[in-house]
Order: sequence, then C-alpha cells, then structure tokens
Amino acid sequence: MTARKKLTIEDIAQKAGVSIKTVSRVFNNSPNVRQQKRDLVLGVARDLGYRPNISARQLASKRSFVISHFHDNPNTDYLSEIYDGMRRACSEQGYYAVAEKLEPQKGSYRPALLEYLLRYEVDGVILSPPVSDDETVIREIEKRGIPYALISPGKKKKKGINVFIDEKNAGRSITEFLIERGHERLAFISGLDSHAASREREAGFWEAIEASPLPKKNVVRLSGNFSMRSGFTAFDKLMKKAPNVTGIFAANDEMAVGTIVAALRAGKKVPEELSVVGFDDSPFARSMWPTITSLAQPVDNMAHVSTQKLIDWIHAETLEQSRFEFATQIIVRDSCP
Amino acid sequence: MTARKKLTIEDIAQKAGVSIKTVSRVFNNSPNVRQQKRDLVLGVARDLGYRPNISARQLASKRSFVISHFHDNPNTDYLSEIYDGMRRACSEQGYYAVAEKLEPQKGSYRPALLEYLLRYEVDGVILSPPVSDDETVIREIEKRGIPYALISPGKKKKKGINVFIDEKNAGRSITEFLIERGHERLAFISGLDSHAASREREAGFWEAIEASPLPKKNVVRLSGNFSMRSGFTAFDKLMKKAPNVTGIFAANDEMAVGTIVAALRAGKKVPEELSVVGFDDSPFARSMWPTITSLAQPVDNMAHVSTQKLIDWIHAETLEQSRFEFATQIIVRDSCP
DNA sequence: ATCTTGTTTGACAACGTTGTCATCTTGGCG
DNA sequence: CGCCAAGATGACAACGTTGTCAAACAAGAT
Repeated sequence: MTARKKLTIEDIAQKAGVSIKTVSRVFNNSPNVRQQKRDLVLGVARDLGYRPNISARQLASKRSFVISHFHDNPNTDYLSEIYDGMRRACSEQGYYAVAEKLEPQKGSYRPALLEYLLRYEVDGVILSPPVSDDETVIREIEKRGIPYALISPGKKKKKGINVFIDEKNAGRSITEFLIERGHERLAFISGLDSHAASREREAGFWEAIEASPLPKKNVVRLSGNFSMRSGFTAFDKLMKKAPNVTGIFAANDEMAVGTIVAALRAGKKVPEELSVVGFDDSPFARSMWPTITSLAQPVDNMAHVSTQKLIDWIHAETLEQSRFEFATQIIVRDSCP
Repeated sequence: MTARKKLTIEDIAQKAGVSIKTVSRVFNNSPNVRQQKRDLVLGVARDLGYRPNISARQLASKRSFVISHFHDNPNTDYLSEIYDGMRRACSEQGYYAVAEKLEPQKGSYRPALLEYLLRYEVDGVILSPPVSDDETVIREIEKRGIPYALISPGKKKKKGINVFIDEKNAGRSITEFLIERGHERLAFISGLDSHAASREREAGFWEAIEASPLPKKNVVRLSGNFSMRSGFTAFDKLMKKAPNVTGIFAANDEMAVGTIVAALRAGKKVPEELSVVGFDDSPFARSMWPTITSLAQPVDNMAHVSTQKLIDWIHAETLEQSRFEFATQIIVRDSCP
C-alpha cells in the first residue's frame, strides 16, 4: 500500500485518450479545450487521484509557485491569522505559502528581502504593516516586476493589490460607540506614530470628538507603542493628568489589556468606573477579564482575498481591480458593554 | 540591471573548466571530488553568484526540499519561535520551511496531514506539542518512511529525532525556587492534562514538595487549560479554598497573567502578598506588570537543531543520535523576585 | 462545394538538475 | 617498472511538466 506507483501526466493522458498537452491545458485552465474533453480529463484525474508534480511545473514554466509574506510585526497572533488565510488560498491553487520575518537592521530591510527574492524567485509577495508602508521595499519589488499585495491602510498611488479597512472610519466609529455610551471624558492611547494604522485610528478618534458636543479639554491623548507595557504606563500617566476620565480607546488590544491591568491595580473597577475599548479583536480581547470590547477586522479573509487576487494577477499578467476594502465590526464585550 | 541572465550549472562548469556533474557533486557535498577542484568550483560559483535551481533539483532527485511543521497549538508566540528556528536552518541548507495548522477534527488529524504529505511529498516533518504526542500521527509518518522530529517531552521509544527539555526537572526547579523564597503555602495551576508537558511539570512540582519539609495540606492543586482565562478562574477558586496561599506556580505564562490580573482585581499586591511564577518565558512574561518570573526553554534553538538534524538525517539516510536534551533557565522577574 | 479563419489538438524540444555507469587518474605494492 | 584497486571525472539519459509551433478540424462566407 505504501508502494503506490506515482502518477504522471502521461498516465492521465493515456487513460483519457488525449495527449499530455491537453491534460496540461486542463490543469492550467488554459483556453481552447473543448468542455467535453475538459470534463473527461478532470474525471479521469479525480478517479486516479492525480496531482501535477510541482517541481516539474516550476522547472518547465519558470515559475516558483511560491507566495511569500514578508513581515516585521511582533504580533504573532496577527501574523498567524494572515498566514492561515494565505495558506488556504495557496493550497487551493497548488502554491506554496511561506513567511519571512524581516529584521529591521538599520532601517533597511533590503538585504534579506533581496536575498530571498533572488533565491526562491517568488511569484508573488505579500506585505503587512508596518513594512507594507515602506516605499523603498515596494519600489524594490516593483523594479523586479513581481506582483505584490499590500495589507495596509491604502494610499491610492500604488501599482499593486491593496487590501485594507478604513482605519480612520473604524477609529471614528469605535470612538462614537464610546461617546454614545455616555462617556464625556475620554482618552486615546496611540500606537507607534510610524505606523500609518495608528495615525489613521487617531485621526478617526479626533473626527468623532469634533463631531460631538464634547469640549476638547475633556479629552486626553497619550502615546504608547502597541505593547501591553505601554498601555500600563499610559494609564499611570493618565491618572495624574486626568483622573476623572471614564472612557479609554487604546489603539490596539494589547495596550487595552495593559490599561485594564493598571486600572485594576489602582483599584478602579472596569467597566463600572472606567470603560476601555481596544482594536483588532485579538485573542487577548476574548481571554482577558473583563473581556474587551474591540474593533474587529477580518484579517484572515483579507489575507485570503489578497492571496487569491495575487494568484489571479500572476496568471492573467494583468490586474483589473487592485483595491479591496473590507468591513469592520465592533465586538461588544464586558470592558465597555 | 534587472535583466541579469540566469546562471545555470553549465555556466559554472564552463568557467571552472570541469563537467557539470562535478559542480553538482560539489554542491551536494558528495564525496570523491578533489579538494582543489571543490575550492575552485565554490570560488567560481561565489564570484558569479550562482545558486542551484531548486525545482530542477527537486525534479531530478525526486526530493521536495520541503520541511513541514505540523502544529495544533493555539500559542502563536510559541509557534512563531519554532518557525523562526526552522526557517534559519532551512535557509542555510536551501530547503523550504512551511507550517501547517492541523484542525483537530473529531480527534483525527489524519485527513489534512495525509493530503499534505502526498501533495508536497515533504522530505521531513516536525511536530510540536500536543500533536507530537499523538501516536497515530507518528505511526502514519513512520509508515511512509518520512524522517521526522518531535519537539516534545521525550519518551524513549520513538524512531525519530526527539528534542526536549526535562519538563519534570524544570517543574521541580522552579517550584524549589518558590520554596527557597520562603513560601510555605503553595498552589499549582495545571494546564491541560492531555498535554504530556503539563503532566510532567506537575510531577516536578510534587517532587519538589515531597523533597521539602512542607506538609501536603499546605499545597493546593487547581486545574486550568493553559488559557489566560483559566488562570483567572483558578485564582478565584483558590481564594475560596486557601486564601492564605503566598506562592503560585502556573503551568504556563498565560495562566500566570490571568492569575495576576485576578489577584490585582482582588486587591492583592504582587509580589508583596502573593508571588507567581510561570513557564515558557513568553512575551507576556516580559510585558506584563509586574513582569513575570518564568522558566525559559530555548524554543528557537530547539527548532533550529531539530531541523538541522532532520536535514542531516535526510541526507545520510541514517540517524546516529536521535535524542537531544536542552537546558532551561529560570528568568527572575518582578512577580517573584 | 470551396475557401477562409479561427479553434482545438498533439509532437517534440526545452527547463536545470541528479543518477547511472563507463572511463580515466592516481598511488601503493610486488 | 608494471599492475591493480580505489578514487575522481565526465557523458548522457532521466525527472514530469510547459512552451512552441505545426497540423487537423470546425464553422461561416462565398
């Protein structure tokens, strides 16, 4: 049973009574094959359990069938969701999904990236924040004519695929959520200003404030860096600056956790005395106590779609639609019910 | 500059004045090549920047150059460390590292795993806990003659590579650490009993207790499931059962975080009134407040070594040493200084 | 019917390696 | 000095696909 003979395109061709080239066409969705033959070949292939040999394909077609995700974000939950989405799309199409971490050495990612592109001759690249904001890297990839997708708050000028949520709008809507719950003294804890996402979320926050009757002096802005620890620190500073704040919007869930921990330590009850909302709907948000109200973005799906579109692009060699916006959702939990 | 011609083995052979077969031998570390020629070829290859074409290699040698990590652990920090270690080892040797998540459907992982093994014909497999404890899966892999490595508390009977730490000893030593700090009323919060690692850590805990003068009635055992939330719940139960406990050993860091959060909420000061130690030295341990004393295992290095040894095994077709034990280290932080 | 044009099909040569096997060196030994 | 075994080298055929191009076929126009 182990010694099952390996099937080749030739076996299928013979069994179906066509040439190997026709089988090849069928498996590549090439045009100019009669529907009847297509079905026949597909049927035979399914019966015998045939799968095209990836290496031979690579060699003959000079493509690598590798899609590579370059990242430099320490949030492994986020990365793993992206990888899952990629993996699904890749496996549907017989591609390899690989992930490559970029070490931010002296602000330049290029050595590792170039080495990689050359070595594996990847067919497509996916970038996630913050490296997806790095113009140099994008130029480098464009220069080589490699199709790419950015998961990133989209500026419209890029050539590649761009999947994104409207970060500003999302920031605005979760702030409005806070305001609607009756909070009149608010605080925003920022992430790293170098991340476009953080800036956008903050812009949304201020939009909501402007649009509300709340006086600006009731509002405090603290800077964090996306880490749990920075949420913690921010809370302590907040208690000095504005101890009567009742609603906090942290630019991600990790900082929200930090904030809540600090609040508990300081004897503040969450959510009775202080409401906190986060962003990302990470596993933290579900497993913290109290569970955290957060803004969810469909990361897995974004990765899936971007990979699919990337593969379409590779095949078609032309890109019709390049920008894909995704809807977000506020997940209401205990930290701001 | 983009149009740099692609180099093949033939170019190197010509430039070095040898046959392509000799170049091939050099790049495969095959025996029977004079050292002088070896150096010559290597030199030419370096000068020209030649890299063997992976697909052609795969096709000709009938190997896939893919090492696949199968996992079913929700801890993405852990997984990502493993992936990093793998990736390093793979890239040193021109292999692909891929990771595949297994959905535990009705207790059987086989469909996805088999599909994968057949499809990509992986050269080697790495399993991490808990799937590394699944005998069925291991048998399935052995049946196909695929070299594999287990990252797992090692039982000695397996055929494959086994990298591990002595979980029991580690559990014992961090418990001793707690006892040495003068704690006399202790609690242990377990992970999932289905994980060998959790059982071993607990065994170590009890060993330390037995070896100490502490009466067993001063010791409480609570069951958790490795989640932050379960640490939280465990603390609440603990306060009912044994409110005067002063030292807690949680079987992983996430539960330690949960425990500390619950303690803060209950108004207990950590570490002044309650010390907590965790296990794994995950990013949580560093970013929580207070930072968490934890037992670190060299995951990245374990993954790196297991991948290297796996590749050696693939090349040698025989395995000389199969068990590799790694040292652990207690990282002292604020939660139990 | 016949021609034209476009669609469908297949034969065969790539693709860049490694495996096999035959041949050529080298060095030790009688 | 010649012989032999072991080591070093190379020629050439795989490996399983896709690309190219020519041939066969179908359908519509004349």
